[in-house]
Amino acid sequence: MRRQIPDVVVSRLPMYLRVLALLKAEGIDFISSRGLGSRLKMTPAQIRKDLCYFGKFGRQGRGYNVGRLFSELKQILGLDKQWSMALVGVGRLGRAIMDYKGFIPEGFKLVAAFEKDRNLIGKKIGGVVIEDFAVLGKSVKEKNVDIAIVAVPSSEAQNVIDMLAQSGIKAILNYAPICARVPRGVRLQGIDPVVALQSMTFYLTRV
Amino acid sequence: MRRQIPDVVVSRLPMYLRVLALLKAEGIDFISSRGLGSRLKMTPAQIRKDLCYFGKFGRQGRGYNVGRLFSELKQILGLDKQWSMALVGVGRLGRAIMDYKGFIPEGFKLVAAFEKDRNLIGKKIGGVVIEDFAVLGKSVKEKNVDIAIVAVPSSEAQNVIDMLAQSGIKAILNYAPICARVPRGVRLQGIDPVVALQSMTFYLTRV
DNA sequence: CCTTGTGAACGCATTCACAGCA
DNA sequence: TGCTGTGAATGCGTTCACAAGG
Repeated sequence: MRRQIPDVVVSRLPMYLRVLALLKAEGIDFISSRGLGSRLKMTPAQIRKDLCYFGKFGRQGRGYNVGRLFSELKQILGLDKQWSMALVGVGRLGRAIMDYKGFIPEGFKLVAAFEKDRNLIGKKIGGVVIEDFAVLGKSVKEKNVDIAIVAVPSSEAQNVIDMLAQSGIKAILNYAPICARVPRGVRLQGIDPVVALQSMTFYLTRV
Repeated sequence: MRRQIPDVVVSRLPMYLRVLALLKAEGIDFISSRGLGSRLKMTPAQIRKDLCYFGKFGRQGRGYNVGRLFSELKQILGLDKQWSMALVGVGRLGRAIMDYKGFIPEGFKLVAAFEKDRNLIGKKIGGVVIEDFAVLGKSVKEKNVDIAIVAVPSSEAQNVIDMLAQSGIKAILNYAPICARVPRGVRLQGIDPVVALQSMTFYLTRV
């Protein structure tokens, strides 16, 4: 088995991918670690070190082939396949997520949505029929959902996350502003604008 | 001047605040670093160390007074005042942000919104009149905006961010999926569900 | 016994520096 | 010359361990 990769390295790969996609679009074929570094405000050494966890992708004197590195990173991140997602909670936020066009081009497809509110169940938004929250476990398995997005009120979020974990979901993107617990083996990513704001105000107050 | 605080410490304070608010609501008066740690999946030592950057808030044998620590952290983070925010880009995402109820209780108030699209300018959403993007610089100063939220398409995001920085904004929350550049002294926080998903798929592919 | 606060030790991520190659 | 890949060195955040106090 290959040497364990630090989480922080993995978390940087999507950014590399972003820049590489841009370079591709600009028609640039080769890029050095220095070139990548200047676009990402990182040191060239860090980029080389990060990439070297996964293999040798560069050529001395030339740099990295943009297209090649792009594909390699996509594969490393598991982005060479389609991922199926389920949304839990179709309130205001949930609907914005269902409408969001940014998932599809990256290979993430919403295949199910669940809601407790009887008035919403059965309605169709963006090609997905809203199902009763009660059938979550069964439906998630039938549809081979890989990733769940949680957009329910804070008070219900932990329960929903427990149910998702129990249904075999291994990756959860949580929009509820709580510090949730997950069993070992389940990845949880929180996404919370308020927390992001709250650490900026620290710096705003002491300039 | 007090010893420089690591960014990573500051970024954890909002989470402490979250848990403390919950404890307060539960009527718990004292909590030990171990108690906080178990709720946050952190070691007690780390919590004590983090807090000790800012002062001595605990009592031996007892732990921390929940209410006191809550207030202290709020003040440290600059959350004992109201912050004014401006939104740039009132598309689908922008509207969801304008509708979002989670900012107000935390002391963040949207006071302005800007849009390029003529059809939207002048309309009123949630008490805020949408202004012409062209008057951004002037309006942001008049309204003493502290923080900007960027919700424009990727292609325009860097330009918008440049304009905001030029208008004297020192903190920007960016929803556009780009790796933007800001001048020294401006804080930029990105918020991007796709990036969050893309690092989870790495782990999904190798279980 | 229970806690906190904190210097010291540790371990990990970043950076350095250079061999190897085009 | 330019650049990568990588062991070694550095630096920083986490954890340890304990004095001091309840």
